[in-house]
Amino acid sequence: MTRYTPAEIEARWQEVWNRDEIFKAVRSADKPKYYVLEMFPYPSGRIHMGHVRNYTMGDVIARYKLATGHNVLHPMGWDAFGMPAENAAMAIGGHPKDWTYGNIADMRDQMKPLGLSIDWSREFATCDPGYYGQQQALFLDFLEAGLVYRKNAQVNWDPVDMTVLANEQVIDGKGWRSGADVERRELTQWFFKISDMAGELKSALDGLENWPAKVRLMQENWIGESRGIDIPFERTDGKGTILCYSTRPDTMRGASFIAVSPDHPVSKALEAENPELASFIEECRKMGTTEAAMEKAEKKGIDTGLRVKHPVYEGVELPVWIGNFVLMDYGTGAVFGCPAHDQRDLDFARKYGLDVRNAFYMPGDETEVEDVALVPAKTEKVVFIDHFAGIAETTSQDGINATIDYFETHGLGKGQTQYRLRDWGLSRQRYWGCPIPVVHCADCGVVPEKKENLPIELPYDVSFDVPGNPLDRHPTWRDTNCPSCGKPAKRETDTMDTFVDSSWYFARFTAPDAKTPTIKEDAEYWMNVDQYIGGIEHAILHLLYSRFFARAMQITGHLPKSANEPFDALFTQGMVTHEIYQTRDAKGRPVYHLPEDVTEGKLSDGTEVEIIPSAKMSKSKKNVVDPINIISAYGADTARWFVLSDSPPERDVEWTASGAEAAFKHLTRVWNLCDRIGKMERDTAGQGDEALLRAMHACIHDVTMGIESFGFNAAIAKLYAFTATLQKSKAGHSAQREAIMTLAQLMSPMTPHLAEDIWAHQGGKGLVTTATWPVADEAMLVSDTVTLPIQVNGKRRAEITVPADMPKEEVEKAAIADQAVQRTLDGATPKKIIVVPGRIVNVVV
RNA sequence: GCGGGCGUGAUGGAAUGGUAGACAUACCAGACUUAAAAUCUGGAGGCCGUAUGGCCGUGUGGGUUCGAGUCCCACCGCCCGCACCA
Repeated sequence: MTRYTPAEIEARWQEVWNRDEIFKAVRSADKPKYYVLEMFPYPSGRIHMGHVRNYTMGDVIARYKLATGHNVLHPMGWDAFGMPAENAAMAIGGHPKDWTYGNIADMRDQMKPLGLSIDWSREFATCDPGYYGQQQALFLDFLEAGLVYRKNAQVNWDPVDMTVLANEQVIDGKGWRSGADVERRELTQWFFKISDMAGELKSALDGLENWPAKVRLMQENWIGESRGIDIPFERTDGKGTILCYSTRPDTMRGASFIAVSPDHPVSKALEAENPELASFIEECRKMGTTEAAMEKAEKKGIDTGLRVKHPVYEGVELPVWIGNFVLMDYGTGAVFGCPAHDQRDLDFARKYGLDVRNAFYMPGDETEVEDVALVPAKTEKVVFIDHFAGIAETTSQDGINATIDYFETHGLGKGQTQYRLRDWGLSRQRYWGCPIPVVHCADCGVVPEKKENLPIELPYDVSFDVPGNPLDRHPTWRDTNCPSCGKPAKRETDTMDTFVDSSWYFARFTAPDAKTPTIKEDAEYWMNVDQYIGGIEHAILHLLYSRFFARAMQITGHLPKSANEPFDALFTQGMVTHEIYQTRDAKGRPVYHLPEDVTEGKLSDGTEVEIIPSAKMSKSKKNVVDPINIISAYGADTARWFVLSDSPPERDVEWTASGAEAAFKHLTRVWNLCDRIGKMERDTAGQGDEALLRAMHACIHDVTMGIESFGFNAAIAKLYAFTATLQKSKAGHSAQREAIMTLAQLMSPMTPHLAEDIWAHQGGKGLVTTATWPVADEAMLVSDTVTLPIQVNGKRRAEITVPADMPKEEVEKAAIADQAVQRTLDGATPKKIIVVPGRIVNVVV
């Protein structure tokens, strides 16, 4: 008897797909296009189970779309710039470029055995000069369009990686990669003008119906829109006004002080003449060196002695304080404090003996605020105290709106929408990144490089023996001539944040070899990405930046307007997890063990291991399973089948040895089934042909729905069940052959090699990969009779089998006539009978 | 503090408001085998009962409905995102 030998089968079919170039994407007007993209990997050198899961999901979609008559684009590339390459060069010697391209070659070799339906002819790495040269061209176009600019700014400085980080890359006050406490530094940096698009990036989220609500919400929170008002407060010394931003102008009656940032122009002016203030400001700067410290810092302030006039109440003056909690780069860098209705202002007021005055009460409760600020929800009704805009009992939100109207009509302030989103600083003081294509000239200043000089390639001869950016100390690369006046000048030595590289790669895949960033016809044909798949960890950074880039590329003519939102549908898949096996050494420190070294909770020497619940696979905890080992033991189809089978795709899936084995057993069973059917008597009649074919059509229906709705685990469950049905079937050869071939087709997106082999074995025409997806026959989905459960008062008591087209009244009669129903009714008369055709009957007494 | 999500057998999980626990793992029994593995067949939410069957059951409490795991309210627990944002 022949056996299921995945290694042989998989190599053979990959060879065929490759030879026939069936995954090569070519523009065509005949079929609807479909662009499937999984977030491209960083070339660390090894693929892991997370990659297998991510790319398998994309592959299921891509293969399904191919079979349903779409012209599919399914590309793969490498997010190849970044610090690990430099760290490796520093730690083990060698060159980042060699390290990176070596890793890419290794990972490609590990990925190809998975049998993914990828058009490898479109492959590129972001560190290819052909890619980053076009990125430099984009940069120059953005510069011309005013979408990128240079400014002196307080930046987040990562002291370990010795580079600048964007706000988005600072997590809990620490660098997203290094984990080091981030410091504040003042540097001249390049910025993308993403804040100009804040409103648009926020409102367009509403149109992304096929994105997870969670991701949209995270982006919305990150952009942080708030509606408020700018109010100028007139200084009593006649030296102009201080502009404050507030979202709660309705509380103006309770305003008791103004607080400005230590970096505010007012503070800076006073610093020069008042030593006491200067030392306070100095203290604030010192304290604020790390983001982490800022979060815990005590609220402190100092009275400047300045006074401003209350904009509404004649004769009322408010003191101007410098507050360490006021941010210069949000709003106007100055606020008015209303202690009664803001806990932070209240704490501040109590500490420094400032007035506390209610602007409103809760209805029926006129207690003045003492130690707890009165901050009801904006939707709650409150009673305003002699409010200047004439409002009395209303919600805070209505109060805010009425107050803004009042201020605007009386020329006291201007309604303003603020965003939390800041401009995206892209300068990085690193070598292994895309050089920023500008030149610094003593005479002309900052001069853009000429497009014909692109790409500005990274020099190869660099050293990493001293910290910092090797481009900064490169003997010749840095020196150049000014593109404008031709005199000697210096190149910009900062490179771009690697998030720039991943912000437009999806567009480049539509024309990967073009001499311009994109080609109009290709971009128009292939964009947008119809289905994007990746991890939730990119919910903010990568996806927000890509949305910005798509708009910026549209403005600069590199993408059609219809590609404003580059990803029509987004799916965020869960991780692959594994139990952690731990013992302790003589000093009680944990020692971790690889899953393959543990059998039934014991090491090979019999030591019992402690089992820690499943967590994300990580090298340090050794709870990893190498896809390569799984593929060599069971084949790629088993790995693919398993990562999809046990959990819904958006949730984490726990890798278990028994689960992987079960997947392999099942595929073996299907293969054996195919073998058995191939050897059946051809012309002998069987029993239950129709029942088998009905089950088959139900399976077609369920699996199709499952794939369409990302219910891969449920689709696989249906395939298990149908396999069991087929295995037990006594149907004749032709029905069984039809069933096994359909089963192969339905399995083909998940286990393409096995499916291909079965198809060929049964004499199928061509390849299963390109065969038309089966369609469930409606007539085979409905049967002549139907079994209805019967409830009495909502509790299931019996079931009856009746003709499917039996009229309601007849069904009612049949239901009541049932013995079990009669027994439950016990002589009572039904008040009402509800018949849901084809589903259920409920008798109400 | 603000915002969001999730609680179903031993486990992962299934279930357009309509028979809760599909499918899989682990478990138990049987067949085959000298034996084991592999394979195949069957069982299985809990409690009561020899059994036909009955009662209970989707974190807790309430509500809407003929009917709630699913919708609404409150609470408890866990997870995630944001957070000096005026």
